[in-house]
Amino acid sequence: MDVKTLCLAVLSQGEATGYEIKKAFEEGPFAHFQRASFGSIYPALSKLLAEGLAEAEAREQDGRPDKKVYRLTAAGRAAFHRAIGQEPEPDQLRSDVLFLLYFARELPKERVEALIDGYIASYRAQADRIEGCRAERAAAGAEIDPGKWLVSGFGVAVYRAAADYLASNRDALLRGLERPLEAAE
Amino acid sequence: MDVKTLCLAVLSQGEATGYEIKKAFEEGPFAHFQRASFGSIYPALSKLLAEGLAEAEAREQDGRPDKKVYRLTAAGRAAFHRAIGQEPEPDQLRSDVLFLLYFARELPKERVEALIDGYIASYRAQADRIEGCRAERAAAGAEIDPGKWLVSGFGVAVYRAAADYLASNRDALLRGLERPLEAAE
DNA sequence: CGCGATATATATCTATTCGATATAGGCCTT
DNA sequence: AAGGCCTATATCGAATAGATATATATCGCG
Repeated sequence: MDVKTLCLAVLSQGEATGYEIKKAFEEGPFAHFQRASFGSIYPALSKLLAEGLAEAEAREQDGRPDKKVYRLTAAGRAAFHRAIGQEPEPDQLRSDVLFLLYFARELPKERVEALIDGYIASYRAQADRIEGCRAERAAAGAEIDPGKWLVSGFGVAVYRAAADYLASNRDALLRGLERPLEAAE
Repeated sequence: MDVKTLCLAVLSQGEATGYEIKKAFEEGPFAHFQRASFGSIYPALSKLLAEGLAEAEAREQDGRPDKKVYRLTAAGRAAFHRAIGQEPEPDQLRSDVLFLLYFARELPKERVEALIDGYIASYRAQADRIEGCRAERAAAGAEIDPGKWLVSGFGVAVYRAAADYLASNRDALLRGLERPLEAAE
């Protein structure tokens, strides 16, 4: 999914500024499975304007420079529906922490300990964040969209599983590092 | 982690050609948490040569063009140890399938069904693949590196959790899609 | 026995994308 | 009142992905 499609998707949920689109990938509903940076969002929005898939309205603000609010056109909504007809590419995870832990033997034990403990905490925090959004949504009594519900639940389930696995294997890892060159029996 | 560091890491495990480095990210031990393409691996290897961190040896093959086998120098090993001293960046997952499932309501029910079933199957296949490598390693009776063991176990645990979550929420999703515009009560 | 598909192997090119940076006013905390 | 953070837009250079070109070998299938 290229950034143009990602912008179409965010705008399909309602009008937004470039900054707000960025936030949707940082702490919003897309945070745990897609990302995009300013350097790709702004060019993508320009292209959407040029192709007539979106329109922008400069909204005045007191003191601050104008906000530029983007909104999909009818052609934009059609383009979005074409885009979600495409075949998905395989998932990809990139984890520097797992990369470092893979080389745990080459690192000081205290660092390995700090890495794994921080990693567990960050997964727990992510799971809590998403669970908070879900509780809020459920409490509001609003209609629950089954797709969005499944996807946010996936985030919670996977992050919890990751944290639990790490928590229950942490000590074995650290113990394993204590006997540096012993052969397995 | 940039591709140069990734190449240093693979080469720290033994000499390899560019092609073999690519495979380490496709089906090798790094497959489930890092990736790199030819377009970044070959320029990275050239830079490593230029900086004296690696050396290459052209090995003749009958019929085929020469293989170019890369190997770390002492400086390369030192650079690798400096690199794994860096602070890791936060994990990032990119999943087109979750993106599509988020918009399940905008898709035909048969497609949602095919997407989720294929997704479950691919996670199960990944988990089986890694578990196979682990069983092989354990059966060989060789010394078990605790870092590598933890990281591969993480892959199995998380992939299984993902597949299980999807399998147990699949039917609820499809049922939810059947009553298109009913309000929750 | 040949056909196509797959695997080995290196390398480059273009378009995309990231991450850092520039700019600037307002708000909050110390 | 000073410094840091938040909102907000935008651009630039470097890194990267993905497609493509080239060449050969092997393997299964009819």
